[in-house]
Amino acid sequence: MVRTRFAPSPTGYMHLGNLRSALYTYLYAKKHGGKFILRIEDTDQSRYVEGAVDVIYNTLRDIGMQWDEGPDVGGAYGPYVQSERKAMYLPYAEQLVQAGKAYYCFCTNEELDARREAALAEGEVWKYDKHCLHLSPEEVKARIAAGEPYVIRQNVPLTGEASFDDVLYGHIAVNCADLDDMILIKADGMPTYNFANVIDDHTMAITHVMRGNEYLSSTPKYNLLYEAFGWEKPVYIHMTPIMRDLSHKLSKRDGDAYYEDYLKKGYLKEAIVNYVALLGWNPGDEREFFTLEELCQAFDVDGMSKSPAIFDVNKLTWMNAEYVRRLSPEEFTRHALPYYEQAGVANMDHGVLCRILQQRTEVFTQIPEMVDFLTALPEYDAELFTNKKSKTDAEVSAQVLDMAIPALEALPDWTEEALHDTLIGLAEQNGMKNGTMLWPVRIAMAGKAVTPGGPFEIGILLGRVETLRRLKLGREKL
RNA sequence: GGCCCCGUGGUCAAGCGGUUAAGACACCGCCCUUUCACGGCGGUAACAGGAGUUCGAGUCUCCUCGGGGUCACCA
Repeated sequence: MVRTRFAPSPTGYMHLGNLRSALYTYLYAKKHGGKFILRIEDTDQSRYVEGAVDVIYNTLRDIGMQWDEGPDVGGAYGPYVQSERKAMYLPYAEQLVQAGKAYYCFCTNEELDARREAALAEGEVWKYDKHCLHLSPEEVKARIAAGEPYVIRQNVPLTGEASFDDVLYGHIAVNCADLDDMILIKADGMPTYNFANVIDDHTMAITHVMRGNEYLSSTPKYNLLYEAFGWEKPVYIHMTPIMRDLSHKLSKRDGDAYYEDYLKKGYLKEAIVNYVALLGWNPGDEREFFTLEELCQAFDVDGMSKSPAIFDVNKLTWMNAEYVRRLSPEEFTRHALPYYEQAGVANMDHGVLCRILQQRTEVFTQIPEMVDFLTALPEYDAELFTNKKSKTDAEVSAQVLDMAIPALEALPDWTEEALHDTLIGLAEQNGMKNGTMLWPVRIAMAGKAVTPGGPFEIGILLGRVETLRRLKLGREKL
């Protein structure tokens, strides 16, 4: 049974890189009929952010990545919050001490800093110098009894090799001599991530450890721990970060690193997930549109990339536009309504609005500026009436409006069909291109050169009175 | 700096010793047309560099260069 886990720290909003890691981790489990576990890694109390756990829950659920075990849903391997597991780490560390694979260390930060700086000053690479390794058990006991603060460090062999196998990166080996004696248990009694993740992954029976690339270089040390305990090692799959550009990760400083940011910018969650899934993974065929369920089927480690991917808003936006176009009119309107309200057009015909806007909306936040002319006729220059392609100038436009105004005033019913037939009929009668007739009318109605929809739709949205008022205003400019 | 990882168009990427080196986004052009958009058609554009292995290298090896990661009582 495959068991994967997403183990975020509750430090704020959901970063897209984290989101993608969670997604791949979830997909891998689902693809193999396994379990997806959520674990909260809050061993660093100083970084804890209030409400961040709820953000994690809400985001994952919103997207549809339901975890099979976790803090709120329970499971057979709880608790699923590291701080609540605090008591179980120390005994494991002590077991390692007994076996000579770890030791108590009483060096203070000040002492360490001093030695580190000294080493640096000599141009040496600093590693913990095993200063406390040879303390006698009696001394250790006495100092602990005296209440002296201590940490427990891993005792990495001086020689030999430490290694691990990654599904993506293959066999990675380093010399133990290059490894530091990392701290397992901190002075506050909490385990470090380095230790907790090993204990937790093992005690939670995680079979596949999927996590960010940044752990690539510390994983050999984790395997040393697995070996010290005599535990079976998990399968490792390390994942690349999402980049802002060649040399920077997508970060909070850019202001667009979070899932929530894109929701606010008018992107659909399905598009965000779909796009992010494709950043660093490809299905091996030409498909690029996937629902979460389809991703569960299609996902495969073989399609994962070993090099980081640069986030391209352009492509996200294109993909979002595709998703917007595939929405039913009802769904489109539901998503657009807040923006209709913002623009003051919520009272207008939703069917017509949808018809003119859906094909043109890449992100929903674009809507207000597209329809602003409906609520207030912009100030515009008579120059707008001149358009080469439509064969219009001030004189032609004046003629067109002189014909259109009375014809529209005479309409018994103010419908799109009536508007269409009247205007097109007028063009025909006068031997004009449709464009020559329609351009001046649309300009007068909208007061801007580019509008979603044409004069028929705009006329309906505006209504008879406002339309005619604008047409006459336009005529006066000429 | 030590150690580890990565390197195909501007971006995402296919490719796993023999291809005219796919496809998508973006960009440009044309068509459609009631402006814009949608849609259709077409185009520009890449194997970081250098040695080697091989009949043959984007694919294998080595070096260089470039980028990233890590070296915390953070995860």
